[in-house]
Amino acid sequence: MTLELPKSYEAKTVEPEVYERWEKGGCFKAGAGKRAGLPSYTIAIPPPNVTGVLHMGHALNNTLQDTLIRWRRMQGHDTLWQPGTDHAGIATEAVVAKLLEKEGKRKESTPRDEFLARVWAWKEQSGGQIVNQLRKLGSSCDWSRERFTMDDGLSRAVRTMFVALFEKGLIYRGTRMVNWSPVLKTALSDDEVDMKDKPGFLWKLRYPLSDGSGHIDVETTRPETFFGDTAVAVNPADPRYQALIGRTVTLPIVGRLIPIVGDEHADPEKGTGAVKITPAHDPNDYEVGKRHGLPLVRVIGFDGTMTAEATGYAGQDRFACRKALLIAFEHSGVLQGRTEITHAVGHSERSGEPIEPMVTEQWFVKMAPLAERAVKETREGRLHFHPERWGKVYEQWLDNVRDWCISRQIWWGHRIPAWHCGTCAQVTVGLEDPTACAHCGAAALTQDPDVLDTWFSSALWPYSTLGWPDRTPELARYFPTSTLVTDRGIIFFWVARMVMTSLFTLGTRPFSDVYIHGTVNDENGEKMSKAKGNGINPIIMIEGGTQNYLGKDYQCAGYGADAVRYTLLDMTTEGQDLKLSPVKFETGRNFANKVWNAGRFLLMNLAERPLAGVPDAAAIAALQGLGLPERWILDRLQGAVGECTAALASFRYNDYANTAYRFFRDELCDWYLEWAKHQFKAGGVAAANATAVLAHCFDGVLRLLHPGMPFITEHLWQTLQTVTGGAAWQPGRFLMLQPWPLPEAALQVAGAAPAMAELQAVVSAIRNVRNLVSLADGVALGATIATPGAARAQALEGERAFLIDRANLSDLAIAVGAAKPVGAVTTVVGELKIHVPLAGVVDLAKLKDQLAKRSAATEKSIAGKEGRLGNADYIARAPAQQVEETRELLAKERVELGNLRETLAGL
RNA sequence: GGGCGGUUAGCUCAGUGGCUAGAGCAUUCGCUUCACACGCGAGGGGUCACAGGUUCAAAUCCUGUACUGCCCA
Repeated sequence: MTLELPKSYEAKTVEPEVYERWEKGGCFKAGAGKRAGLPSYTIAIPPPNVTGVLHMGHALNNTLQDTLIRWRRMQGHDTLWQPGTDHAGIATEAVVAKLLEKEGKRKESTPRDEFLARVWAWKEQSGGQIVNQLRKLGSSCDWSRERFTMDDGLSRAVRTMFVALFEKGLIYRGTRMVNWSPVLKTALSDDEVDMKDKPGFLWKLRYPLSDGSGHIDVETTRPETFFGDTAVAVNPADPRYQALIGRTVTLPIVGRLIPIVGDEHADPEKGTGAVKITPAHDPNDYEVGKRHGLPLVRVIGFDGTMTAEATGYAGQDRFACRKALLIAFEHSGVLQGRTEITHAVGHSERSGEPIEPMVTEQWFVKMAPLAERAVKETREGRLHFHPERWGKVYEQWLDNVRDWCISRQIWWGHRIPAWHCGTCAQVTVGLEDPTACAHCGAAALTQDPDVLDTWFSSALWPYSTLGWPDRTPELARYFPTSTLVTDRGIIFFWVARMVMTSLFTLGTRPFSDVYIHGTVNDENGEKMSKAKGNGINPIIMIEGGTQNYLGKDYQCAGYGADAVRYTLLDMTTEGQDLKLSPVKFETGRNFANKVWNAGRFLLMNLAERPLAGVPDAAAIAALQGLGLPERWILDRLQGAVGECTAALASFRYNDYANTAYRFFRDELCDWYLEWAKHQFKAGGVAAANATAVLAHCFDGVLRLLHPGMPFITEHLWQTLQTVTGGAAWQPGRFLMLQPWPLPEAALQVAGAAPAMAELQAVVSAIRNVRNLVSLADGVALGATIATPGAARAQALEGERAFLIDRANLSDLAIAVGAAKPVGAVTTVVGELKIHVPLAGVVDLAKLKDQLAKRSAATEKSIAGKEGRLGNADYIARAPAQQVEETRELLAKERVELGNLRETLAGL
């Protein structure tokens, strides 16, 4: 057959076609390609926001998952990569509210049902986008099992969990101080609050004692809350203020009398040592208030504006009020000064504004009993974090966890399955909507208006997606899942909560390993974000387009998914953040192109020297008359197989990528493939053997590369099969379902690597001489190799053809201690001297330079070894093998140094 | 304030006690050689942040310092 393969790999035409064939071929289905006797291997995808778009963090996260799942699938495990999306309550609701605003409508004046219909419509419209983008990345998820957190089944799981926790007393409703977002107008959990260090002022305010006998100065960062002050606190141990405890001050403007209380919360070291107490707007003050029975006076409303309690300032924004109030205080003498400080201020993670601590009635999950079990999973070795240190972070959070506020004052999400009775005010919670109050039987029930935190449904993801609360066959087969791949940002939000709920409902961990990958940053090390304009769109990198990055337009022709994936894998080292820029993807593209061209070379040659199928290990082992290069490359393949497997098993993605790369490029392409060209020309058995070995090695490296670069490897493998397969080839077979290779003992050759290394060094040394004297590669040279003994001479003699071909020699002499021909220059390879006759006088300064440097380095190395061997402690304490190796190396280095010195003297 | 990282070639990073410390990119020189210029061949380039310590042996382990990043409070 004739092959027309373009000179450059065209990912754009190959990738969509290959993906379609996989999907049609059922390759992504749970259990595809499984072979008997191996446990299942499951990954539950971290569900992206259903209305979101793929960013580089997703690309990394899913590349790592796909690499693992493809590898395990090839190994023959019963694999499932469970995909799906998340409803992302607050984020999605905010987007739709904005859409409404553009139409001149307000969410507040839209009926709940109508608003929810809009959200569903928006979800339908944009919901498929991110899932399709995951496909473009090559993700081998079982799309037939795709789930959404608000599906009926998953909603039932949420409700079942809520009821179960409620019935065990682990969910309760209560009035507590929570983090309130005035922009989103909902409560948030502690984890949704970012503490940011902000510059600010400590304002000193003077409150007069009510009896006119003096005053007390308090310091505060939030003067506007003074309307809500219901006490001034001083430390009971502070001698300055002891006499004042129990007396009252008169709040300026308001005129309210408030007590001075003694409380440990007041720190004598800080400021004046006296603090104003606003129990309704500060978590610490709230506790002080509880201890002293102080009233709550709410002066800031849910929208962040001042309430009627703020005499004269009602309706003003809290920060505008602060400004105005400070001016007024200055005029009236209340303000006594200010100190510049930096303080941590809680900000809403979603909307960015400072959080307003607010006392409200909310639903909570009681965390302590759940956390206690979750922490045992790591401490007792059933749950492993990679890198390990994240396990400590997980444990520390669980050890100090506070109750989780799960109610949100929004509409998009799972509505809390609790009904309030209009008659007895009790709460009825149930799996089915109640028709009567469980406490008094009255029918006047109103469902709680709030919805659950999105993370509540995410916490059930690894098993709700498998059918829980039903005991489905999938749950039995694929749960607990195997590996969770995510980033450190959601260890608390998500990972810990999945472990807690899974232990609670199913009595087992939800996964055994958690791989925490780095964060994708821009080239300056800053986290990618829309606001900074430093994001890189993975789809543009894959398909091409214009990428605006750090203020510049970057024209990208499209690197292809394999290139993006390979680059990310290459950069993924344990716990290390990635510094990325668009050009980095050239690494992957160049490599893919190299793979393509090696395949092209092989396929072109197969047209002339057909094979009946790609030979397997047994067929290769049966070949007669293999030379050193053949035995060497086959041995190296076994090494690469072992190392790639070990690397993937321990999540060393860059080691996996690099091992495959080095084998393919530095060994297969640079040395064996080039030698194969010579063998092809030689014809006969040599050519037949070279064809078989090359085809076998290429097939092997395609398998090794497949989990990382699935598209190009699948395409080339299929082409290779089609070309060689003849009648035996059955279309419909896929590389992605082929067995992952195992190291073959029959193809391992103990001495091949060092023998080959010497040949390579000789070839490189001759090429170096050629370069030093500025001769073109095409100019053939003569060479004489002087060896230290007959055995070496004989061994090299056996590889004469290889040396002549690879070093481009016109003639080659090999002899023990061969003399330097007249007009030759000499270079040194370990114990060998290589004389290269050169016509005419050439400038040998560079060679002299190189040899001198090597001579110095070798001297240094020898001195080090002599020092070691001269040390009795070294001989006594170092392992015998270590000492022996040092002796052997020293002997070799001494010969080398002698050679170098002799050569230098002759120059 | 507490915790956890990082500091190795111009840049981005490997390298968790033992060959003369490696790779990619960049750079220098040569090459349009019949797979590939998204390439090939050959080079140059390092006080492994700093100071102590442990050890026969330290980039690697320990202590401290400096700078830097992230998380928690």
